[in-house]
Amino acid sequence: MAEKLRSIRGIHDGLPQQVEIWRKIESAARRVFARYAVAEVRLPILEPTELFVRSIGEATDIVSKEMYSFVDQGDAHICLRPEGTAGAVRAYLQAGLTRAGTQRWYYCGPMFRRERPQKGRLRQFQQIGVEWFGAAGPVEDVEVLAMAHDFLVEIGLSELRLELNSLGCPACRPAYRDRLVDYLQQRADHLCATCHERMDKNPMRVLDCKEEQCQQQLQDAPEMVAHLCQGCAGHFAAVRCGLDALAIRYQVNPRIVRGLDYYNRTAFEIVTDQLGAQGTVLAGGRYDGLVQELGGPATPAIGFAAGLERLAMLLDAPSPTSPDIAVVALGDVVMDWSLQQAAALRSRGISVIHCGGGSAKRQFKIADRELVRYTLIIGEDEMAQGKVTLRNMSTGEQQLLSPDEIVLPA
RNA sequence: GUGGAUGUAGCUCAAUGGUAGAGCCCCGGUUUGUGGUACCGGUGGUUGUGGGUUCGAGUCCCAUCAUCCACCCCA
Repeated sequence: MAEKLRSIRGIHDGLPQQVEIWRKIESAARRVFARYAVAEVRLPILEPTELFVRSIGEATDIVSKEMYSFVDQGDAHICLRPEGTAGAVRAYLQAGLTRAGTQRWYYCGPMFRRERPQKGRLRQFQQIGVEWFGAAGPVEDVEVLAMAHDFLVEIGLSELRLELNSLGCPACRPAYRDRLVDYLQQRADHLCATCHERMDKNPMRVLDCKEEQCQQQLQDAPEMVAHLCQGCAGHFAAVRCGLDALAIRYQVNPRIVRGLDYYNRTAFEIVTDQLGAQGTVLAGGRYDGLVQELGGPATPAIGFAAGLERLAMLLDAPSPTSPDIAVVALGDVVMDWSLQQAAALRSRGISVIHCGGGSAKRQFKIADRELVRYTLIIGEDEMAQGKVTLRNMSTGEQQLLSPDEIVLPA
């Protein structure tokens, strides 16, 4: 290799130890989601660029500077999906499911954003996402939140913080937004440069600013939860009521702002302080307008996405898996027969490695390094009798057996 | 996109501007029928890359790439 070949910046390999953790998280998700009658969908990784421009919003960072988009050989404008919701809505409409009743979906797969990598942030990362279509009431919000909560408990993360907010709706948000902008403009002199940008692009983001000086100015800034219309206020109250009924702990955080344009009413994040600046491990909310925005009938919907890599960082590495048996073949004449013994054991569901022959010492070293529980020693003596020696690697105990007598304790 | 830190063997790290090293790992040996311990030996490097300064650069300077962390933004 003249030049060292590396994976693309911010795009990492999933090596066995890492994948082991991912699989644990995914299987927990599958178990829990099944209990809520949620079905898996597998959606394209490539989508028309237009889909995200129309759904996420052209002005958002994701669309304006973080998408991997390109023109293919047929002059089509396509991109690697930066998130999962838009594609799910597209699929829902394309399949003609708008009159098929509530659809409860989940998916699991890679997303792509061309950001500067840091802790908990990659250019290719995986999300486990959930989308419920045709779910209008606060009860569904509660159930989605309960499911997210159950999922995290299932993987052993019960101490995470659920933060809840309401973003209002087209009836009440514009008026609130004007009120907020007024407030901010009065104090514009004391706000940081990025907050000035946020005032134009997304004023609610100012509430989130990390600058202490800005936060001081925001002490009594108007909050959406205090300016909800009657419908939104009732919805929000019912969501809180349902969470209380299920004894799911949460705190209202009026400063939660969803990044993507399509959210309304319920918005939530599940956060940890163990992950540095990227503490959000799962986030979502209601997006009642999106289906219509993409050309379908008015369809209420709610969903969330969890970052697989971020969740994995909170879990302990699993102990390495090891084979049950290592086959040690002593002498070339026994090689074929030893291969047959290994094959026979595997056909019984036992995991076996073959140490490949050579000196006994070499083969036992291999067996030792693989952390096997037993070695199966096959030499000319054994083969002549049609038997094998089974050695317990932790006790050193050995016994001569015929191959089909081998029974491993569970 | 902006800022900071860091790049030397597979890994963890040494080396005042003067011959690139150690430990661990790996491979082999100490009875080609017995592992974890011990001893012996061995493989392995264009010092991230490209320039510059110098008699001489791992070391100083510039650029570039990558990793990590933070901003921005977000899962």
